[in-house]
Amino acid sequence: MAKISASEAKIIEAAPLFRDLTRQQIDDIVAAANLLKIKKNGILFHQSDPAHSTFVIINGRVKLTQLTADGAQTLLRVVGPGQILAVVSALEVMNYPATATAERDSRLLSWDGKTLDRLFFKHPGLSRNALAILSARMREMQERFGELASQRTERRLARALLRLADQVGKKESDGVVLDMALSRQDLAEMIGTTLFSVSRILTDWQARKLVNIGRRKVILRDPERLAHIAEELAH
Amino acid sequence: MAKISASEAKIIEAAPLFRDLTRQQIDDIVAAANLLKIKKNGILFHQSDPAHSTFVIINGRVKLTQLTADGAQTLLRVVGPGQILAVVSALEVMNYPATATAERDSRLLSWDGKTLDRLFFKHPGLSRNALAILSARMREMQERFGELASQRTERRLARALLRLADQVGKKESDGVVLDMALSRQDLAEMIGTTLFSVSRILTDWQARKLVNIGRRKVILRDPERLAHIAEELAH
DNA sequence: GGAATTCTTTGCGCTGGCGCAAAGTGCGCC
DNA sequence: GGCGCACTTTGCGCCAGCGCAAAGAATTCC
Repeated sequence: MAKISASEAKIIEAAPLFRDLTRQQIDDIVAAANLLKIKKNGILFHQSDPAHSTFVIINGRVKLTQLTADGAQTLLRVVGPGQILAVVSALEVMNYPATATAERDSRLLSWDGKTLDRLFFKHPGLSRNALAILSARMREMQERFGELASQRTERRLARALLRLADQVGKKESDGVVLDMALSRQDLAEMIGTTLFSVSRILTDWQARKLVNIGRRKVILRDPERLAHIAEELAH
Repeated sequence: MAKISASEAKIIEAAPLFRDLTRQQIDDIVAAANLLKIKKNGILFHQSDPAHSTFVIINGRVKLTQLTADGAQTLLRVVGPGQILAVVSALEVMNYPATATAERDSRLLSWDGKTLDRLFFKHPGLSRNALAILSARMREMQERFGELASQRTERRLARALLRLADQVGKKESDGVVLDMALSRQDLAEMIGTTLFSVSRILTDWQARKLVNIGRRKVILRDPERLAHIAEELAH
């Protein structure tokens, strides 16, 4: 049902969820979707709400945050165009495990649980892709868990920045710019520390010319040396 | 190809991976499996080995541990009968993200990547189940991540024990016995701390009659009060 | 049954990084 | 174009929990 422009169609075709599917299959799947618009700072779903839909972002950016029992927040993931959200929450009778907030105006495709179920049965390649995506995320989560359990804050921050650079970094003259507005608070939530600690570390790195920092912005000037910190090879 | 006893067949049928599948489907899937035996302390696969197979445990118990870059270990999960291992690593060209060690003599079913792929296409219900399992694990991992990021050690230990009690606890006269030999070191790896800290906390709880501890053993005498600690309601 | 091994406890010193308050700074919005 | 707010920095105090060493139990192995 979704009305899609040509450039948007391209993004959708390139989405990991649709990898190796034929044009016909993708059309069939997209035809079953609803098109959703959400404004900056709008909330797509709340943690603990009954999960009814799965989403693919066409454009924009959505943050996934989780609130723990004691009120602390964790930034789980930031999701951009072509990526999938709430992968299979909708399949089972369950609740969303996190809150999804639009970081900017965004357009998304959505499918409800029943539709998704039908599509999974009709297009085995679709479930295969979903499995691969989930599996990769699981892997990343496990990695982050291991890091958090065993490494010092500075190291975790270096790793987080390098990972982000890999995912959304843009190479520019002055270094790798992270194409994403991340506050000190956001970074702190990603690596399980406080905004103060993040600020202190970044300031220190700035002095050592490893990064350029700004308001909600970090430019990696020397990814190599950062990688060293991440690996604890040298300081 | 697997030769299976009647009692083992029951375990297999009840495995989450085969939920809602017909008898015929399960037979077809199991027929495509290899039967594997592994001795106590034997290694099923090493972290970073190329992943070629996915496993379901018939009986026994397997530990999944991950080594981080700096040599620290994390205990990711302990897997028992009916549960699945290395869910879809085999589907993609990738490496095992962790090392799997048998905690006791174990028997498993295994499928290589190609076979699994074929089965996923042939039985959509199978991929659906795999998705549900992965998704639930993802959820647990996210929860643990959030905890680790924000909570104090004592609290994390309480949570870990309660979670274990839920998964493998046996109610006996003197409390809930964890049906699993877990050393202080194991517990420490689960919650990202040192064996010393675990020992100190357990000793303290012992004095407060919350638990009975022994060598590689913990009995929860007062789960209620432990739950309070886990929720930081009271001490 | 006793030696060797493995697991656990305990004491002591030390520090990374958190908590908070208060001041500083740049951005967005009208 | 400047006011107000959101974000960031910095200083200072402090303690939970780690590191390590060494001793003490419980198992296992011959």
